[in-house]
Amino acid sequence: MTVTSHDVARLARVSQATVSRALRGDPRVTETTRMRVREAAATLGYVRSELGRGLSTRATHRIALVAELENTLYHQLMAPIHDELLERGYRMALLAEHGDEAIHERLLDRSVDGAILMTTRLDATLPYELARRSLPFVFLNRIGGPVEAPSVTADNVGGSRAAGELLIGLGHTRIGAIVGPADTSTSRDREAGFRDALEDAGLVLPSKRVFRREYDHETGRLGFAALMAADDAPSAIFCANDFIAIGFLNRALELGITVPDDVAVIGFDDIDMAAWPAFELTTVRNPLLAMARRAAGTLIDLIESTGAAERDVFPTQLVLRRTHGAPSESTA
Amino acid sequence: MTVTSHDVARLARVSQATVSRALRGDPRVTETTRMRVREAAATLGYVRSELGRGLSTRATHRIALVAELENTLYHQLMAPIHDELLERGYRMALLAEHGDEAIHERLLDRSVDGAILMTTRLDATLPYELARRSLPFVFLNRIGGPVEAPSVTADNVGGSRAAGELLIGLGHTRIGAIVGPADTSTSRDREAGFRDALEDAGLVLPSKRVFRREYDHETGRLGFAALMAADDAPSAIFCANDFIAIGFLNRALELGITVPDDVAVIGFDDIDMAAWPAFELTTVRNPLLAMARRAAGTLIDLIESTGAAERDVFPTQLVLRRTHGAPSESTA
DNA sequence: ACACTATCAGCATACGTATGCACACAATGC
DNA sequence: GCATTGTGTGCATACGTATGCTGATAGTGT
Repeated sequence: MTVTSHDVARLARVSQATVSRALRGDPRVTETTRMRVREAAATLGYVRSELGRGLSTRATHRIALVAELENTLYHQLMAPIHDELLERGYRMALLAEHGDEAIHERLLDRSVDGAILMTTRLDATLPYELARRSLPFVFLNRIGGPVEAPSVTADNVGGSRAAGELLIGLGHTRIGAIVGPADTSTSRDREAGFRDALEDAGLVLPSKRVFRREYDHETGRLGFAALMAADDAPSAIFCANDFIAIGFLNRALELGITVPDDVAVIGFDDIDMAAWPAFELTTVRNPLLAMARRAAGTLIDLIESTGAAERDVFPTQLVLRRTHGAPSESTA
Repeated sequence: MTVTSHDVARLARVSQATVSRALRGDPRVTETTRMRVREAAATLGYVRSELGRGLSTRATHRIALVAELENTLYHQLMAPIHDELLERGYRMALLAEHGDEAIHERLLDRSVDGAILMTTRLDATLPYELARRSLPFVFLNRIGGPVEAPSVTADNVGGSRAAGELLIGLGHTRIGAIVGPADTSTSRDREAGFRDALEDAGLVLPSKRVFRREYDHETGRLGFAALMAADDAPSAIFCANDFIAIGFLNRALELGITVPDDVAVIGFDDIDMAAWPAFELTTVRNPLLAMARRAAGTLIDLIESTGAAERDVFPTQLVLRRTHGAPSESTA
């Protein structure tokens, strides 16, 4: 049914070994026989089996992308990763994580040469498991615990510190924050950087002005409800990512609260939507696309053992748009 | 280095064949030996090789998802497809299409059991190639040419007809449209349905009131520029998907044009964003998530040869929000 | 006690490709 | 003309799992 290299060999009147070598461009086969083999392969429509090849070479040229697909931030990283992998001769398998569900087996069954972990939690056991079984992997955007592995992240501490300094410089004193899950490195670092900035200015971030949930739109809406009802509601809110910020903006819009006059908002990531006229969100640019390509490249270097485990930190940059702004007189 | 079934066999003092049977739950192996094998496997941390298994059984239990990743609409379909596949014991490979780039080989190298085609163009040759080589596949959302293959789509003609009827019922007579690429079945069908509605009302859709480009945000912005500058600019615009509509809304917002008073807008798909307070987009619901799961299920039925090639059409539904509305007196 | 059946495990091999090794042949040097 | 070197191809086998067939053992009935 399916055409194998044996079929090609028979038609070209050579051995299967020669077919393999000819099609792979081995210099030890003559140009004339190579042509004959190529022709036979074309005639039969031969496509080399990745299964046979993988079994023989012990390499699949496929890497796994592991993410919680519920978090749509990571969707946009698939294209750059896919392209980088393709350029280097690799393909992509997609593995969705759902909380604690075990995906160990699907990574360790030799169906992939390595993995990019995008949504790892700090207490995750998966990275240790992979390290123990020596499956190459890199962390992208988030880091999971103190495992020896390359990582590609943004300067989350510096970025959120800059966000905090911006709000303080504008004169805000009652400042709140809506953050993501505590067991993620991004939340930990972004919160730390933001607190640093406040502390330097002699301010504190009381727990009543912190709302913590997921990195999503809904969290922004819920955070609004939780933080803005108080009499001494914040005059400025730092959102740990842009989805949260946009959820907050949407809720404000719905209630007729004006941004930035009634409350200033600053996000993190600078996703495409942040620049839309409907939002004009002031935010911290997280160079995710470049990071994604880098992570893919680093992983392949690691697989082909030309790379070492290092922490790759990309600089962030404050992007000033509309939603920051000095607090109005009435709320200052 | 890696643990194989032979290693397990040696430790459990049985043959490799028995290990295979024991772990697969073959009733021909005794409960006691099965236990012994299980224990040995656990001790060694054995994980069955998908490569060996695939080569032997001629099935990979992996399906390919083929899409133009530039189109972010399809990103949200990955999670439901992934989950449906997982429930039925399949995994997912992601293959990005870039225009005409040939992905034939990566589908035909026996690394996948089937494919879901999401962004096929009407003139694409890939479906014919797959059919010729008898690789099972299904179309999702879009259809590509008259190939014998199952498809899962929305009732695009009916949905856009309803959109047209809504605008006409509101009294609009100068109506425009911003549509996607002509070589997609969705554009063809949505345009046809919309034209049907106008024709029934004795109206026409002149080419000067149609702007055609991609299914994205930028197209909405460009469409605004192209259609709204005229003296007799449309009082209502049908956008062939929500990204286009939201791009249009953003541009209107930027220019201070009021929706729906100055111009009514209606989209297609009902993506999450459409419901956001910033947009409140009136649109046609395209039950994409349910369709995605269905497509995955249909494909697996086909692979396991319990299914037939049929066209599965999901009903659409008009979702009335804010952006439709009667034309104001001044523009009517 | 014998023949017969049922049950369980092992042997051998297939799946498709890659590759170390051996071998055949031609070309070269003396 | 013989030994030597180099070049191109084939043979055999490995990779890890699944499975048809054979064989061994225990259990049953007469």
